[in-house]
Amino acid sequence: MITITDIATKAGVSRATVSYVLNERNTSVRISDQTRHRVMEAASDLGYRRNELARAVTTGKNRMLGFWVMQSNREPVIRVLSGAMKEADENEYFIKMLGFDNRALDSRTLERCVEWRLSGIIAIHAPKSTMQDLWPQIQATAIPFVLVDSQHPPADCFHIEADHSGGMRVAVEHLLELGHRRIAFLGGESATKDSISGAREKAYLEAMKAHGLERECRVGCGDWSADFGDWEDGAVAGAVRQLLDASPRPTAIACASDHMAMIVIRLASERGLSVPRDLSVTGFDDVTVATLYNPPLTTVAQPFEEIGHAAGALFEESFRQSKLLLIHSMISPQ
Amino acid sequence: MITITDIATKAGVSRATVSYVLNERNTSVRISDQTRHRVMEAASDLGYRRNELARAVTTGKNRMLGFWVMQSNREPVIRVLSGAMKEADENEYFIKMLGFDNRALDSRTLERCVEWRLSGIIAIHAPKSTMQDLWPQIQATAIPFVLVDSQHPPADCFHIEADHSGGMRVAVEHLLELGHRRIAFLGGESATKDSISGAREKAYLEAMKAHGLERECRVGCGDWSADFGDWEDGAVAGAVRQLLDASPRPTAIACASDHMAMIVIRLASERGLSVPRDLSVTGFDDVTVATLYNPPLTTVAQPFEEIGHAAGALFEESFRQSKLLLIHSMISPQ
DNA sequence: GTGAAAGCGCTAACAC
DNA sequence: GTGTTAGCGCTTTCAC
Repeated sequence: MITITDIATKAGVSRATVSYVLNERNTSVRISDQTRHRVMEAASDLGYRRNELARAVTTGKNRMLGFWVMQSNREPVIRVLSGAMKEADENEYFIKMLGFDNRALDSRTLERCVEWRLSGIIAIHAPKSTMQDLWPQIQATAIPFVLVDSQHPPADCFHIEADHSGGMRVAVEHLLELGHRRIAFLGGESATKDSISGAREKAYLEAMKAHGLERECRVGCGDWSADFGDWEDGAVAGAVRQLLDASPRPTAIACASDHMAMIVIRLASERGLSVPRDLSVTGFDDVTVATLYNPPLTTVAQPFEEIGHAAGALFEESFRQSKLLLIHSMISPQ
Repeated sequence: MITITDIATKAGVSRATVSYVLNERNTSVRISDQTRHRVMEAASDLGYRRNELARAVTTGKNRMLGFWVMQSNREPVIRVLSGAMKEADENEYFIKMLGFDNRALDSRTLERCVEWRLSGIIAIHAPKSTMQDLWPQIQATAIPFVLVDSQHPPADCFHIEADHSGGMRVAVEHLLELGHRRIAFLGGESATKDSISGAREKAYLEAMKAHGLERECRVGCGDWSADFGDWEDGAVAGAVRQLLDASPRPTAIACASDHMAMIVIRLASERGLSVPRDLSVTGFDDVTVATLYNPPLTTVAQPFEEIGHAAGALFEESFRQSKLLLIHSMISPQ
């Protein structure tokens, strides 16, 4: 590998001069155009490639952000990552993957972040238990840390999430406009109201109440972190069956995720109910297949790319923003 | 930050000794248990964290793999990445994201790989044009390079992909077993037969021929890299309409992807056809929602995680395998 | 404007 | 067994 020493020799200058030219520093120190030109030419002749590792060692700064996926929720994760990448790219940062769910609750990963002198960490979908255990250690590293869409963020932790409440309110209002009154909600764990699903549930209840429909509220409780391999025997399916068997049956169900909405549609179809004729359903997320689904899914779009972008930007702006950043959600009706 | 010098001072030994102890080198050089213990204790007392950057500089080796997404096909990408991560993790490698589709055809990215002294690159879904332009430059870097599921891999480039032919054959045979004879195929670009879609198409034609059904073959040609936002006006939808309008109408359509299969089902439903009663459909990929689709999708599972795992493993095994690695696909009927 | 020299934190011959 | 010393490739202070 070619080093600055090689360039210095070839251009007949010192290594320091080469360093100056290569970094285009605008200090008081100025290099003559002639020298600059000679150096640049030598560098390109030799096919020089700067060693960023050595550079990071001497400067003590590593333009590298860690991306930690604690529970891999496939499409959302890749879309947030994509948004963060875009932002990182613009600022010549890199993103280093810190691991998927198998590495949850792992202080070794945190150690490695320190060892590599990362300049920031973005963690997505951190479960409550992990954060409780890890948060003190995270703070001890002094590495800037941003949580994305976490269920239970520590109070003093930076946190970005979609506007879950606003999104669910829009969904409920959409159903109300269609004339529905018996609107049910299908969410994740009902016990813990400080979760994402809980936030959506709360928004549903409030929206219903705002229209004097609190007596029509029905809440089905599935399983937020469900694997959909054998969903027919799962908690979500059970909750849906309960809602569909109720009498009077709800005429609409607002779901906390697109996947749940799909399960509702599937089970409704099996019962001979036609969506949307006999039952209206709304999802939440706007995954790729929402528009391909049969029938197409009305859903609240989560701005995943924007969330990722915001997460990356937070590092650039030196964390000057407030602790919680809400990104607006939109409904995409079909 | 604590350095080995600090530890050396505190333990009353030289920096070299500290380095030996910390790296557990099993050379002829042995350290007394007493000294080792003193060093370890000093290290943990001081909260020492090794500086991996400095280490990489001196050793000249950076245990870091680049992951380059050239066309982001959401779910497959994250699943391959997940598999690669797992493998990398086991060997204490890290994965660095090199950019999403916006950065395709980018020699700057390649330069940055050299600057960071990456020890390998995994590139997924590289389009033909990019590889044609970039391959000479890639070779010039001398960085080990693995292509995943690329449409047109250069001959001397490492390449991993699912067993597209085997998978499609299984799909066609599945339909034959159900009694179908007029089985059509829906794929991507038909002109270029060296693409992934082309491989599947070829396997379809061969399977049909093997059963003496070459005269029943019908091939619909959509658009492989379609965005599904406005699919109703897209090439895929056009091809599907042609197939459905043909007379006699095919009784089954084997599709080159799950998304295409979903479009078939949607358009068939709109025409009042019932799947699978009036029309059988098979997909390819087995994305999460295949099982949630309405009706559930029979599809050929691509082993994305395994593919990622294999890609990561290739670097460990010093590229001793053959240039092309096929990962077996399975059908998951519904 | 340019270069000498010290330093970043770590590793690895080689001597004691 | 342990320490001395040189070196990795780069940056930066400070004389000239």
